[in-house]
Amino acid sequence: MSLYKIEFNDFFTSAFSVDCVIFGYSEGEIKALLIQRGMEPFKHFWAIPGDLVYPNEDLPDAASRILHELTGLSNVEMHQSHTFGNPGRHPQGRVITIAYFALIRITDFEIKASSWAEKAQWVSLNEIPALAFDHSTILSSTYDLLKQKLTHEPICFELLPVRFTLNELQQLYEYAFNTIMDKANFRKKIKPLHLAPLNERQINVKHRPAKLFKFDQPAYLTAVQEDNYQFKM
Amino acid sequence: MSLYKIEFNDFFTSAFSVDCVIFGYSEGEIKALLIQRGMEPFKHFWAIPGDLVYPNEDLPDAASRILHELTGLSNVEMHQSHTFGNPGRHPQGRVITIAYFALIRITDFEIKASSWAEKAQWVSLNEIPALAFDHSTILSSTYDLLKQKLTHEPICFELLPVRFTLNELQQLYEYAFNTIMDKANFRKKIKPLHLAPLNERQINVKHRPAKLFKFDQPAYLTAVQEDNYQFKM
DNA sequence: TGACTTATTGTAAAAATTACTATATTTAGT
DNA sequence: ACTAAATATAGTAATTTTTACAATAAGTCA
Repeated sequence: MSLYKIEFNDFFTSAFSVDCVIFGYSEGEIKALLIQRGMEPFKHFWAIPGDLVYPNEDLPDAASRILHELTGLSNVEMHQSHTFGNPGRHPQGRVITIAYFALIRITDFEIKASSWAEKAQWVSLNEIPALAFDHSTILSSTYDLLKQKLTHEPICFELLPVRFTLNELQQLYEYAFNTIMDKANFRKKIKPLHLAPLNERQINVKHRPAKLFKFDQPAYLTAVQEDNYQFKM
Repeated sequence: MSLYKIEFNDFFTSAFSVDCVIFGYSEGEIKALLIQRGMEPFKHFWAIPGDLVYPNEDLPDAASRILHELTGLSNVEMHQSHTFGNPGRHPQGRVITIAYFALIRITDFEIKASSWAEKAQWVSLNEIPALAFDHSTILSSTYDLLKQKLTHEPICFELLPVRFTLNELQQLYEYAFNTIMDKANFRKKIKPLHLAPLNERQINVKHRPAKLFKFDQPAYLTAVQEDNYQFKM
């Protein structure tokens, strides 16, 4: 806290950014979409995609814009994570950043490295290199938040294909919580979860194909409303 | 998003504030410490205590400063809540605010209305008036977060007196989750919670006095470390 | 067809939760 | 000192949930 009086306008000398942790799931692993920065500071460093927020832009809009520029995806739900505001975190001035995260289906789109990124690449969470700024901290605390939300909100389905097998769902949870679960018991547990069986099965698989399911979001939403249901894993 | 190119420095025209929801518990109710604003905008409106963050101040420090100015308390843990950045939320410019919350023991101190507050007062959560800015939203979503954390982290003890009865603990949870619980079963549930019985009892009470307990934080912390224990209510 | 792999269902034991009863301890009043 | 009232505390049996494991069904591949 300064000793001299600060005028109101002296406060309007900071910027803020949105950093967007984009999680995907493939080959049994959760991955984050990282970019290699194309400009200073931290040029050539790997980083979480992010950008300064425009003066009249709302925060979730900025997060959606970043996701869109990188992936072409729109209408993806953005989840707010933590805010990081250490005075020294940005070498060029006071920039606080609000972290968001999005869950997407990796196979649904193609990455296009955007203006501020030389490269963009999916990186498995246990192979994350040193990142620019405080992005290592942002990524790990956002992953903690993701894991926490996985137990209370039906967001696992945002990572899986629209039609998935029960084993795929189980493997996602086993990866996230680093446990192995009994297959039979897992199926009992997820029974009240509003999964709708489809008249389809796996194909091109060298064993008995598993039935495909989808998440029945309308049923879930009415259960939440009417029966005070709460998703729980 | 603008059509013309914005220079880097054009971004440094925003300010940010910290709003600090201070929760307390007395007379069987959770209350928030509100202030009546002494300055424009929203002069005379009730609001959550908050302030602009100084250019070189870290966010948790700003939150602690606000708490200290209002209550004289230091060394209280600050929990980050959500960040609110709607472009129209502040009439005098782009100000995004990071909400924090603190849990304190109401009886431990006296409120002193500070420079920016005409009045400060504890208000029960079901008697909250219309608030300045988007503070109604901030308060209610922060209370949701508090309730969520009450089930996963041992923060209920920050609201209760250091020495408390099991009934007081139960009543706090009954209030927060709007249920009534069986007394005998509640006691079984909290057994693994690292409560340490004291050689003291209630006084000045017109019936059999209850035993007093305290939260055994050291035991809790080692259990978390060594046994992978997780607080759960 | 039969060997093999995985999906799916079933079942019984164990553990946790719930509802309820019984008992003990203290205060206040006669 | 005794009784009544209020609350703390312990106990118990029924119910539900979780867990561990076995059994069966349904496909693929040679």
